[in-house]
Amino acid sequence: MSENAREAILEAAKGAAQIHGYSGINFRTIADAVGIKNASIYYHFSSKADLGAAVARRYWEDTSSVLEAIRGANPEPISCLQVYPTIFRSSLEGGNRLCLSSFMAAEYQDLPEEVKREVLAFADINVAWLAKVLSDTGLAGVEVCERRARAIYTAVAGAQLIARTRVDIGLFDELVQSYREAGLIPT
Amino acid sequence: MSENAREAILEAAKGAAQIHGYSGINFRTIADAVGIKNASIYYHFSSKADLGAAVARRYWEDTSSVLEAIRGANPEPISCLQVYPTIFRSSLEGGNRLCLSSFMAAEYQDLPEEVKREVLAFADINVAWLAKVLSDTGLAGVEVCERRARAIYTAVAGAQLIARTRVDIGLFDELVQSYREAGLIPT
DNA sequence: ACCTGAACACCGTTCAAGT
DNA sequence: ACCTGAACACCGTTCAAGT
Repeated sequence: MSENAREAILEAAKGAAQIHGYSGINFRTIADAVGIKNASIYYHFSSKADLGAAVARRYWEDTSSVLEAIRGANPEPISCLQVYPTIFRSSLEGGNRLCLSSFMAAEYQDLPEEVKREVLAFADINVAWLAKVLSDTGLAGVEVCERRARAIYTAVAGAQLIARTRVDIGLFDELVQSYREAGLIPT
Repeated sequence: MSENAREAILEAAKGAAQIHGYSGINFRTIADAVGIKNASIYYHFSSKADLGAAVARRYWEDTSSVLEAIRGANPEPISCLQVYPTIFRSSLEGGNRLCLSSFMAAEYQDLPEEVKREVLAFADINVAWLAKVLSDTGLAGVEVCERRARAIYTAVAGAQLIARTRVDIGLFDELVQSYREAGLIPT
Protein backbone atom coordinates (compact mmCIF):
# COMPACT_ATOMS: atom_id res chain seq x y z
CA MET A 1 0.00 0.00 0.00
CA SER A 2 2.98 2.36 0.32
CA GLU A 3 3.58 3.50 -3.26
CA ASN A 4 0.03 2.45 -4.08
CA ALA A 5 -1.50 5.00 -1.75
CA ARG A 6 0.20 7.88 -3.54
CA GLU A 7 -0.94 6.47 -6.86
CA ALA A 8 -4.49 5.94 -5.65
CA ILE A 9 -4.62 9.51 -4.33
CA LEU A 10 -3.47 10.85 -7.69
CA GLU A 11 -6.07 8.82 -9.57
CA ALA A 12 -8.90 9.87 -7.29
CA ALA A 13 -7.82 13.52 -7.46
CA LYS A 14 -7.64 13.39 -11.24
CA GLY A 15 -11.17 12.02 -11.46
CA ALA A 16 -12.49 14.72 -9.15
CA ALA A 17 -10.64 17.47 -11.01
CA GLN A 18 -11.99 16.32 -14.36
CA ILE A 19 -15.53 16.57 -13.09
CA HIS A 20 -15.40 19.46 -10.62
CA GLY A 21 -12.15 21.28 -11.32
CA TYR A 22 -9.41 22.08 -8.86
CA SER A 23 -11.77 23.36 -6.19
CA GLY A 24 -13.65 20.07 -6.47
CA ILE A 25 -10.67 18.12 -5.11
CA ASN A 26 -11.91 17.20 -1.64
CA PHE A 27 -9.43 15.65 0.77
CA ARG A 28 -11.99 13.79 2.84
CA THR A 29 -13.72 12.32 -0.22
CA ILE A 30 -10.40 11.27 -1.74
CA ALA A 31 -9.28 9.74 1.55
CA ASP A 32 -12.49 7.71 1.69
CA ALA A 33 -11.96 6.44 -1.84
CA VAL A 34 -8.37 5.46 -1.08
CA GLY A 35 -9.22 3.96 2.30
CA ILE A 36 -7.19 6.26 4.53
CA LYS A 37 -7.89 9.35 6.62
CA ASN A 38 -7.71 12.81 5.11
CA ALA A 39 -4.76 13.80 7.27
CA SER A 40 -2.75 10.94 5.74
CA ILE A 41 -2.79 12.61 2.32
CA TYR A 42 -0.36 15.16 3.72
CA TYR A 43 2.22 12.43 4.10
CA HIS A 44 2.23 12.01 0.30
CA PHE A 45 1.51 15.58 -0.81
CA SER A 46 2.50 18.68 1.08
CA SER A 47 -0.69 20.58 0.21
CA LYS A 48 -3.70 20.67 -2.07
CA ALA A 49 -1.66 22.86 -4.42
CA ASP A 50 1.05 20.20 -4.54
CA LEU A 51 -1.48 17.46 -5.28
CA GLY A 52 -3.21 19.60 -7.90
CA ALA A 53 0.08 20.37 -9.62
CA ALA A 54 1.01 16.66 -9.67
CA VAL A 55 -2.35 15.81 -11.23
CA ALA A 56 -2.04 18.53 -13.88
CA ARG A 57 1.56 17.65 -14.65
CA ARG A 58 0.80 14.00 -15.23
CA TYR A 59 -2.15 15.02 -17.33
CA TRP A 60 -0.19 17.06 -19.84
CA GLU A 61 2.58 14.48 -19.88
CA ASP A 62 0.04 11.82 -20.85
CA THR A 63 -1.42 14.13 -23.48
CA SER A 64 2.05 14.76 -24.85
CA SER A 65 2.52 11.02 -25.30
CA VAL A 66 -0.81 10.71 -27.08
CA LEU A 67 0.13 13.53 -29.43
CA GLU A 68 3.42 11.86 -30.27
CA ALA A 69 1.63 8.59 -30.90
CA ILE A 70 -0.78 10.30 -33.27
CA ARG A 71 2.09 11.72 -35.25
CA GLY A 72 3.86 8.39 -35.32
CA ALA A 73 0.76 6.64 -36.62
CA ASN A 74 -0.14 9.33 -39.17
CA PRO A 75 2.61 10.39 -41.59
CA GLU A 76 0.12 12.70 -43.31
CA PRO A 77 -0.18 15.94 -41.30
CA ILE A 78 -3.77 16.36 -42.50
CA SER A 79 -4.58 13.02 -40.88
CA CYS A 80 -3.14 14.31 -37.62
CA LEU A 81 -5.50 17.27 -37.77
CA GLN A 82 -8.34 14.88 -38.46
CA VAL A 83 -7.56 12.90 -35.31
CA TYR A 84 -6.61 15.77 -32.98
CA PRO A 85 -10.10 16.70 -31.69
CA THR A 86 -10.68 13.13 -30.51
CA ILE A 87 -8.41 13.87 -27.57
CA PHE A 88 -10.92 16.40 -26.30
CA ARG A 89 -13.82 14.28 -27.41
CA SER A 90 -12.74 11.29 -25.37
CA SER A 91 -12.59 13.48 -22.26
CA LEU A 92 -16.27 14.19 -22.75
CA GLU A 93 -17.09 10.51 -22.90
CA GLY A 94 -17.54 8.53 -19.75
CA GLY A 95 -19.26 10.88 -17.34
CA ASN A 96 -19.20 14.09 -19.36
CA ARG A 97 -15.73 14.90 -18.11
CA LEU A 98 -13.76 17.93 -19.09
CA CYS A 99 -10.21 18.00 -20.29
CA LEU A 100 -8.47 18.67 -17.03
CA SER A 101 -6.36 21.62 -17.96
CA SER A 102 -9.05 23.30 -20.02
CA PHE A 103 -11.25 23.03 -17.01
CA MET A 104 -8.72 24.49 -14.66
CA ALA A 105 -8.27 27.35 -17.10
CA ALA A 106 -11.64 28.61 -15.94
CA GLU A 107 -10.55 28.64 -12.32
CA TYR A 108 -7.22 30.00 -13.36
CA GLN A 109 -7.10 33.16 -11.27
CA ASP A 110 -7.65 31.17 -8.09
CA LEU A 111 -5.10 28.47 -8.79
CA PRO A 112 -1.85 28.25 -6.83
CA GLU A 113 1.21 29.28 -8.85
CA GLU A 114 2.55 25.76 -9.20
CA VAL A 115 -0.76 24.52 -10.63
CA LYS A 116 -0.93 27.46 -13.06
CA ARG A 117 2.43 26.46 -14.48
CA GLU A 118 1.19 22.97 -15.34
CA VAL A 119 -2.02 24.28 -16.87
CA LEU A 120 -0.07 26.57 -19.18
CA ALA A 121 2.23 23.68 -20.07
CA PHE A 122 -0.76 21.74 -21.34
CA ALA A 123 -1.79 24.56 -23.68
CA ASP A 124 1.81 25.01 -24.81
CA ILE A 125 2.40 21.43 -25.87
CA ASN A 126 -0.91 21.37 -27.74
CA VAL A 127 -0.13 24.56 -29.65
CA ALA A 128 3.44 23.49 -30.40
CA TRP A 129 2.23 20.17 -31.74
CA LEU A 130 -0.46 21.77 -33.89
CA ALA A 131 1.99 24.36 -35.24
CA LYS A 132 4.40 21.62 -36.24
CA VAL A 133 1.69 19.60 -37.96
CA LEU A 134 0.37 22.67 -39.79
CA SER A 135 3.88 23.58 -40.86
CA ASP A 136 4.36 20.06 -42.24
CA THR A 137 1.37 20.51 -44.51
CA GLY A 138 3.44 23.11 -46.31
CA LEU A 139 0.36 25.31 -46.64
CA ALA A 140 1.86 28.28 -44.82
CA GLY A 141 4.92 29.73 -43.12
CA VAL A 142 5.94 29.12 -39.51
CA GLU A 143 4.55 32.44 -38.26
CA VAL A 144 1.11 31.84 -39.73
CA CYS A 145 1.09 28.24 -38.46
CA GLU A 146 1.76 29.44 -34.91
CA ARG A 147 -1.21 31.78 -35.06
CA ARG A 148 -3.47 29.21 -36.62
CA ALA A 149 -2.40 26.59 -34.08
CA ARG A 150 -3.48 28.85 -31.22
CA ALA A 151 -6.80 29.48 -32.94
CA ILE A 152 -7.50 25.78 -33.45
CA TYR A 153 -6.55 24.81 -29.91
CA THR A 154 -8.71 27.59 -28.49
CA ALA A 155 -11.73 26.77 -30.65
CA VAL A 156 -11.60 23.04 -29.89
CA ALA A 157 -11.19 23.67 -26.15
CA GLY A 158 -14.18 26.02 -26.33
CA ALA A 159 -16.20 23.35 -28.12
CA GLN A 160 -15.49 20.93 -25.32
CA LEU A 161 -16.61 23.45 -22.73
CA ILE A 162 -19.86 24.28 -24.50
CA ALA A 163 -20.70 20.68 -25.40
CA ARG A 164 -20.28 19.80 -21.76
CA THR A 165 -22.89 22.26 -20.59
CA ARG A 166 -25.37 20.66 -22.99
CA VAL A 167 -24.27 17.12 -22.09
CA ASP A 168 -24.15 16.49 -25.82
CA ILE A 169 -21.19 14.87 -27.56
CA GLY A 170 -23.00 15.33 -30.84
CA LEU A 171 -22.72 19.07 -30.33
CA PHE A 172 -18.96 18.74 -29.96
CA ASP A 173 -18.78 16.83 -33.24
CA GLU A 174 -20.97 19.41 -34.95
CA LEU A 175 -18.83 22.29 -33.75
CA VAL A 176 -15.60 20.65 -34.91
CA GLN A 177 -17.25 19.90 -38.24
CA SER A 178 -18.28 23.54 -38.53
CA TYR A 179 -14.69 24.60 -37.87
CA ARG A 180 -13.62 22.38 -40.75
CA GLU A 181 -16.31 23.63 -43.10
CA ALA A 182 -15.44 27.21 -42.27
CA GLY A 183 -11.80 26.52 -43.03
CA LEU A 184 -10.40 26.97 -39.54
CA ILE A 185 -9.14 23.39 -39.44
CA PRO A 186 -7.56 22.34 -42.77
CA THR A 187 -8.99 19.17 -44.31
CA MET B 1 -30.80 51.19 2.36
CA SER B 2 -33.77 48.85 1.88
CA GLU B 3 -33.84 48.33 -1.89
CA ASN B 4 -30.23 49.45 -2.02
CA ALA B 5 -29.00 46.52 0.01
CA ARG B 6 -30.43 44.03 -2.45
CA GLU B 7 -28.87 45.97 -5.29
CA ALA B 8 -25.50 46.23 -3.55
CA ILE B 9 -25.50 42.49 -2.86
CA LEU B 10 -26.22 41.76 -6.52
CA GLU B 11 -23.40 44.04 -7.66
CA ALA B 12 -20.88 42.58 -5.26
CA ALA B 13 -21.89 39.04 -6.18
CA LYS B 14 -21.58 39.82 -9.88
CA GLY B 15 -18.07 41.16 -9.40
CA ALA B 16 -17.04 38.09 -7.43
CA ALA B 17 -18.59 35.72 -9.96
CA GLN B 18 -16.83 37.41 -12.85
CA ILE B 19 -13.48 36.90 -11.19
CA HIS B 20 -13.90 33.64 -9.29
CA GLY B 21 -17.01 32.00 -10.71
CA TYR B 22 -20.04 30.83 -8.81
CA SER B 23 -18.04 29.09 -6.11
CA GLY B 24 -16.19 32.36 -5.57
CA ILE B 25 -19.33 34.08 -4.30
CA ASN B 26 -18.55 34.37 -0.60
CA PHE B 27 -21.35 35.51 1.69
CA ARG B 28 -19.10 36.96 4.36
CA THR B 29 -16.99 38.91 1.86
CA ILE B 30 -20.10 40.24 0.12
CA ALA B 31 -21.66 41.20 3.44
CA ASP B 32 -18.52 43.13 4.37
CA ALA B 33 -18.58 44.99 1.06
CA VAL B 34 -22.26 45.88 1.51
CA GLY B 35 -21.88 46.78 5.17
CA ILE B 36 -24.17 44.14 6.67
CA LYS B 37 -23.70 40.74 8.29
CA ASN B 38 -23.65 37.59 6.19
CA ALA B 39 -26.86 36.26 7.75
CA SER B 40 -28.66 39.37 6.48
CA ILE B 41 -28.16 38.32 2.87
CA TYR B 42 -30.73 35.60 3.47
CA TYR B 43 -33.36 38.25 3.98
CA HIS B 44 -32.88 39.32 0.34
CA PHE B 45 -31.98 35.99 -1.26
CA SER B 46 -33.18 32.61 -0.07
CA SER B 47 -29.89 30.87 -0.83
CA LYS B 48 -26.59 31.13 -2.69
CA ALA B 49 -28.29 29.39 -5.62
CA ASP B 50 -30.99 32.08 -5.63
CA LEU B 51 -28.42 34.85 -5.57
CA GLY B 52 -26.34 33.18 -8.26
CA ALA B 53 -29.38 32.75 -10.50
CA ALA B 54 -30.33 36.41 -10.04
CA VAL B 55 -26.80 37.49 -10.98
CA ALA B 56 -26.73 35.27 -14.07
CA ARG B 57 -30.22 36.31 -15.14
CA ARG B 58 -29.43 39.99 -14.97
CA TYR B 59 -26.21 39.32 -16.81
CA TRP B 60 -27.80 37.75 -19.86
CA GLU B 61 -30.58 40.35 -19.83
CA ASP B 62 -27.97 43.09 -19.98
CA THR B 63 -26.15 41.26 -22.76
CA SER B 64 -29.39 40.90 -24.67
CA SER B 65 -29.85 44.69 -24.52
CA VAL B 66 -26.33 45.27 -25.78
CA LEU B 67 -26.90 42.89 -28.68
CA GLU B 68 -30.08 44.72 -29.63
CA ALA B 69 -28.26 48.02 -29.46
CA ILE B 70 -25.54 46.72 -31.77
CA ARG B 71 -28.12 45.67 -34.29
CA GLY B 72 -29.88 49.00 -34.02
CA ALA B 73 -26.66 50.91 -34.60
CA ASN B 74 -25.42 48.69 -37.44
CA PRO B 75 -27.81 48.10 -40.33
CA GLU B 76 -25.11 46.07 -42.08
CA PRO B 77 -25.02 42.53 -40.62
CA ILE B 78 -21.31 42.29 -41.40
CA SER B 79 -20.74 45.29 -39.15
CA CYS B 80 -22.58 43.48 -36.37
CA LEU B 81 -20.19 40.56 -36.70
CA GLN B 82 -17.32 43.01 -36.61
CA VAL B 83 -18.52 44.42 -33.30
CA TYR B 84 -19.74 41.21 -31.65
CA PRO B 85 -16.44 40.04 -30.09
CA THR B 86 -16.06 43.34 -28.26
CA ILE B 87 -18.69 42.14 -25.79
CA PHE B 88 -16.35 39.40 -24.67
CA ARG B 89 -13.34 41.63 -25.02
CA SER B 90 -14.70 44.26 -22.66
CA SER B 91 -15.24 41.57 -20.01
CA LEU B 92 -11.52 40.90 -20.11
CA GLU B 93 -10.74 44.56 -19.54
CA GLY B 94 -10.72 45.94 -16.05
CA GLY B 95 -9.33 43.18 -13.88
CA ASN B 96 -9.07 40.39 -16.43
CA ARG B 97 -12.67 39.42 -15.80
CA LEU B 98 -14.46 36.64 -17.53
CA CYS B 99 -17.82 36.81 -19.17
CA LEU B 100 -19.95 35.60 -16.31
CA SER B 101 -21.89 32.87 -18.02
CA SER B 102 -18.93 31.55 -19.96
CA PHE B 103 -17.14 31.26 -16.69
CA MET B 104 -19.94 29.46 -14.97
CA ALA B 105 -20.03 27.06 -17.90
CA ALA B 106 -16.82 25.58 -16.55
CA GLU B 107 -18.37 24.94 -13.17
CA TYR B 108 -21.53 23.83 -14.87
CA GLN B 109 -21.88 20.37 -13.37
CA ASP B 110 -21.76 21.76 -9.86
CA LEU B 111 -24.24 24.57 -10.41
CA PRO B 112 -27.72 24.48 -8.87
CA GLU B 113 -30.46 23.83 -11.41
CA GLU B 114 -31.79 27.39 -11.31
CA VAL B 115 -28.35 28.82 -12.09
CA LYS B 116 -27.84 26.35 -14.93
CA ARG B 117 -31.00 27.62 -16.59
CA GLU B 118 -29.69 31.19 -16.68
CA VAL B 119 -26.29 30.13 -17.97
CA LEU B 120 -27.91 28.28 -20.87
CA ALA B 121 -30.10 31.31 -21.55
CA PHE B 122 -26.99 33.41 -22.07
CA ALA B 123 -25.65 31.02 -24.70
CA ASP B 124 -29.06 30.81 -26.35
CA ILE B 125 -29.54 34.52 -26.85
CA ASN B 126 -26.01 34.86 -28.23
CA VAL B 127 -26.50 32.05 -30.74
CA ALA B 128 -29.96 33.28 -31.75
CA TRP B 129 -28.62 36.78 -32.35
CA LEU B 130 -25.65 35.53 -34.38
CA ALA B 131 -27.88 33.24 -36.45
CA LYS B 132 -30.18 36.15 -37.27
CA VAL B 133 -27.28 38.38 -38.25
CA LEU B 134 -25.70 35.66 -40.39
CA SER B 135 -29.01 34.99 -42.04
CA ASP B 136 -29.36 38.68 -42.84
CA THR B 137 -26.10 38.61 -44.77
CA GLY B 138 -27.87 36.38 -47.26
CA LEU B 139 -24.75 34.22 -47.54
CA ALA B 140 -26.44 31.00 -46.45
CA GLY B 141 -29.68 29.32 -45.42
CA VAL B 142 -31.19 29.31 -41.95
CA GLU B 143 -29.94 25.83 -41.11
CA VAL B 144 -26.34 26.63 -41.98
CA CYS B 145 -26.52 29.95 -40.14
CA GLU B 146 -27.64 28.16 -36.97
CA ARG B 147 -24.64 25.86 -37.11
CA ARG B 148 -22.23 28.64 -37.91
CA ALA B 149 -23.65 30.78 -35.12
CA ARG B 150 -22.93 28.07 -32.56
CA ALA B 151 -19.39 27.69 -33.93
CA ILE B 152 -18.69 31.42 -33.70
CA TYR B 153 -20.10 31.78 -30.21
CA THR B 154 -18.11 28.77 -29.01
CA ALA B 155 -14.85 29.91 -30.58
CA VAL B 156 -15.13 33.46 -29.21
CA ALA B 157 -16.01 32.21 -25.73
CA GLY B 158 -12.99 29.90 -25.92
CA ALA B 159 -10.79 32.81 -26.96
CA GLN B 160 -11.88 34.72 -23.90
CA LEU B 161 -11.08 31.78 -21.64
CA ILE B 162 -7.62 31.22 -23.09
CA ALA B 163 -6.71 34.91 -23.25
CA ARG B 164 -7.61 35.17 -19.60
CA THR B 165 -5.14 32.53 -18.54
CA ARG B 166 -2.40 34.48 -20.27
CA VAL B 167 -3.62 37.81 -18.93
CA ASP B 168 -3.28 39.07 -22.48
CA ILE B 169 -6.00 41.00 -24.29
CA GLY B 170 -3.76 41.10 -27.35
CA LEU B 171 -4.08 37.32 -27.52
CA PHE B 172 -7.86 37.63 -27.59
CA ASP B 173 -7.62 40.08 -30.50
CA GLU B 174 -5.21 37.80 -32.32
CA LEU B 175 -7.46 34.78 -31.92
CA VAL B 176 -10.53 36.63 -33.19
CA GLN B 177 -8.47 37.92 -36.10
CA SER B 178 -7.36 34.35 -36.87
CA TYR B 179 -10.99 33.24 -36.88
CA ARG B 180 -11.72 35.94 -39.45
CA GLU B 181 -8.71 35.09 -41.61
CA ALA B 182 -9.65 31.41 -41.52
CA GLY B 183 -13.16 32.27 -42.63
CA LEU B 184 -14.99 31.24 -39.48
CA ILE B 185 -16.30 34.78 -38.91
CA PRO B 186 -17.45 36.39 -42.21
CA THR B 187 -15.88 39.77 -43.01
C1' DA C 1 -39.30 45.42 7.40
C1' DC C 2 -34.61 44.61 8.06
C1' DC C 3 -30.81 43.02 10.56
C1' DT C 4 -27.94 40.30 14.06
C1' DG C 5 -25.28 36.65 17.11
C1' DA C 6 -24.76 32.12 17.87
C1' DA C 7 -24.66 27.70 16.33
C1' DC C 8 -24.38 23.78 12.70
C1' DA C 9 -21.87 20.80 9.35
C1' DC C 10 -18.21 20.99 5.91
C1' DC C 11 -13.30 21.72 4.29
C1' DG C 12 -7.98 22.52 4.08
C1' DT C 13 -4.43 22.26 7.27
C1' DT C 14 -1.51 21.30 11.41
C1' DC C 15 0.43 18.60 14.94
C1' DA C 16 1.35 15.61 18.45
C1' DA C 17 0.88 10.84 18.87
C1' DG C 18 0.48 6.12 17.44
C1' DT C 19 2.47 1.54 14.92
C1' DA D 1 7.69 4.71 6.96
C1' DC D 2 2.98 5.45 7.14
C1' DC D 3 -1.13 6.61 9.38
C1' DT D 4 -4.47 8.72 12.88
C1' DG D 5 -7.56 11.84 16.13
C1' DA D 6 -8.24 16.19 17.57
C1' DA D 7 -8.17 20.79 16.82
C1' DC D 8 -8.02 25.30 13.92
C1' DA D 9 -10.09 28.82 10.83
C1' DC D 10 -13.26 29.26 6.96
C1' DC D 11 -17.88 28.85 4.62
C1' DG D 12 -23.12 28.18 3.56
C1' DT D 13 -27.06 27.94 6.24
C1' DT D 14 -30.53 28.20 10.05
C1' DC D 15 -32.96 30.28 13.70
C1' DA D 16 -34.38 32.62 17.52
C1' DA D 17 -34.02 37.24 18.82
C1' DG D 18 -33.50 42.14 18.28
C1' DT D 19 -35.17 47.08 16.37
